[in-house]
Amino acid sequence: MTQKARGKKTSSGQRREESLSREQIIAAAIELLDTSGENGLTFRALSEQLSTGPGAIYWHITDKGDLLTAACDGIVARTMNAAPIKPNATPQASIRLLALAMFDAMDEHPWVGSALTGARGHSPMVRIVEPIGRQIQALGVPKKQHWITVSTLLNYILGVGGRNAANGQYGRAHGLDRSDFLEAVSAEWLQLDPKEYPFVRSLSVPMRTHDDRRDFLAGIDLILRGIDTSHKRFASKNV
Amino acid sequence: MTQKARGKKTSSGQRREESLSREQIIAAAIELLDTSGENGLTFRALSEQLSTGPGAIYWHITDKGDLLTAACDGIVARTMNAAPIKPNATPQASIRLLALAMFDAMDEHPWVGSALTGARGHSPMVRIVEPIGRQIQALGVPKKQHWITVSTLLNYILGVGGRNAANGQYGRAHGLDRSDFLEAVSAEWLQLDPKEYPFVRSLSVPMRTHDDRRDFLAGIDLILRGIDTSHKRFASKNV
DNA sequence: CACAATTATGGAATGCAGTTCCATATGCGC
DNA sequence: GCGCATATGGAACTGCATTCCATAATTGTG
Repeated sequence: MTQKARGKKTSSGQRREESLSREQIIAAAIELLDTSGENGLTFRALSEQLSTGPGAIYWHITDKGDLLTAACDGIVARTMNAAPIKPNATPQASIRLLALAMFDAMDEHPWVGSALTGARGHSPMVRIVEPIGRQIQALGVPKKQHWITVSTLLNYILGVGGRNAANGQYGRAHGLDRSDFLEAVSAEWLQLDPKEYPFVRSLSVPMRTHDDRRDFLAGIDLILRGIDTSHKRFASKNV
Repeated sequence: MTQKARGKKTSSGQRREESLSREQIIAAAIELLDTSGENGLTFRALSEQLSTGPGAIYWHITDKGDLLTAACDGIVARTMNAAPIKPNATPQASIRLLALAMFDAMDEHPWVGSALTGARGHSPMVRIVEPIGRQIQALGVPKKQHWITVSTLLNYILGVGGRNAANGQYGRAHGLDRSDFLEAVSAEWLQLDPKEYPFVRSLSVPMRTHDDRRDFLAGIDLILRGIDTSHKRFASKNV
C-alpha cells in the first residue's frame, strides 16, 4: 500500500555480466566456510563475495540449510569419488580407507562434521553409505545385518566428525590451538574429584597426548573386529 | 510488540518475592526445550516463563551455550545416576544398560543429542565416560586401550544421538511423524539410480521398518564384540 | 520487429534472536 | 541511616535469515 519514500530507484547498477548459478554460490559458500568457519557463512558475506544482494541468492537457494547441505554434499561427493579404492584390497582395508578419507575431509573442513549431522536431504549420507555398504557386502556380512552394520559405522563416523567440529570451534573461539585445547581439558579432568571420577582422571594423559586420526582408525578397527566375529560361519577366505 | 508508553521509569514493578537462581533458570529451560523443541528456547520465552527480563537471566547465566550445556548436563546427570547398574551384572550388560539409558534420555529429550555434541565444558561428557569406563576396566581391557575403547563407544553414542535429533527436528519441521518420515526417506532411496546406488536401494526396506532402539543396541553389541576379541588373552571368566 | 511474459537481480525493509546497558531495588555490614 | 555489592527487568543495540519489490535482461510469440 503506502509506498512511502523508499528510494525511487532500487536497482540502479548494471547487471552482472555472467549470471549467478547455484554452483557458483555453493563454491563461494564452501570458500567462506573454509576461511571463516561455520559462523563465517552469512548471506551478507556471501552477497558481498558474489557482489550481489541477498535477494539474488534466494533465487537459486531455498534457504541456509539448503546451502549448507549442498556445500557439505559437495565436499563429501568429491571426497568419496577421490578415495582410491583398490580392486584387490581387502574389504576391511577399503573400509578403513573410506573412513579415513571422510575423517581427513572433516578435518580439513571442520564445518562438514556438523553440517553432516543436520543435513536436510540425505544425499551426503547416501554418498557415504553406498561405498561402505559395498565393502560390507564384500565382507560376506549376511543381508539381515547390512543395515545395522552400516548404521554402526556411519554413526561412529558422524560422531567423531561432530565432536571434532565442536572441539575445533571451541578452540578457535577461545584462541587455542589443538595442543592448548587438549592441555586445558586434560587439566580440567585432573581437577575432578578422585572419588567420583577415578576413570576420567586416569584418561588425563591420553587426552593430552592422543592422536585424533590414529584413534579414529583404531575405533574403526574395533568395529571391524566386531563385524568380523559376527559372521564367522560365512567367512571362507580370510586375509 | 506493543511498546507501552516507554516512560522514564524502567523498572516500575515490584521485585520478585523469591529470587532467581541458576537452577530455576535451567529447569525452566529444560521445560521449554522439552515442550517447544530446540528452537523454543529463547531468552524472551524464558524471560516470560520466569516473569522477568533477559537482563536478569544474564546475571546467572553467561550465555546461551552455557544454558544449553547446563540443561543437557542436568538430563545426563539424572540419567546416569538413575541407571540401575547391578553389582553382579556382567560388564557388557552394564554397558548396554548405560548406553540404553542415554539413548532413552536422548529419545525423550531430542535436544540433548545435539546439545551434547556442542557442549561447552565437558561435564556432560565426563558423566557418561566415567561409568562406562569403569565397566571397561571391569571387562579387563588393558590400560593402553582404555582411551580408544571409551572413545569409540562415546562417539558412537553421540553419533546416534545427533542423528536422531536431526531426524526428529526434520520430521517436526515438516509435520511428519516417525513413520511418515521413514516412509519418505525410504521412497527417496528407492528412486536413486540402481547403477550408482544399488546398496543404498537395498536398504530401502530396513529403512522403512527398522527399530531405532533395537538397532542402537545392536551397534553397541557389535562394538562390544570388537572389544572382547581385542584382549582375549586377558579374559579368564566369560559370561 | 514489437511486446508481453518469464526469469533474474539486488537493495531496502522486516522480524526475531542473543546480548548489552542502565536505571533502579534489595539486602548487608557498619 | 549510609555505602556497597548483589540482583533485577525493561529498553536498546546488533546481526542475522528471510521477504518484498522495483526493475532489468531474456525469452517466446504474433
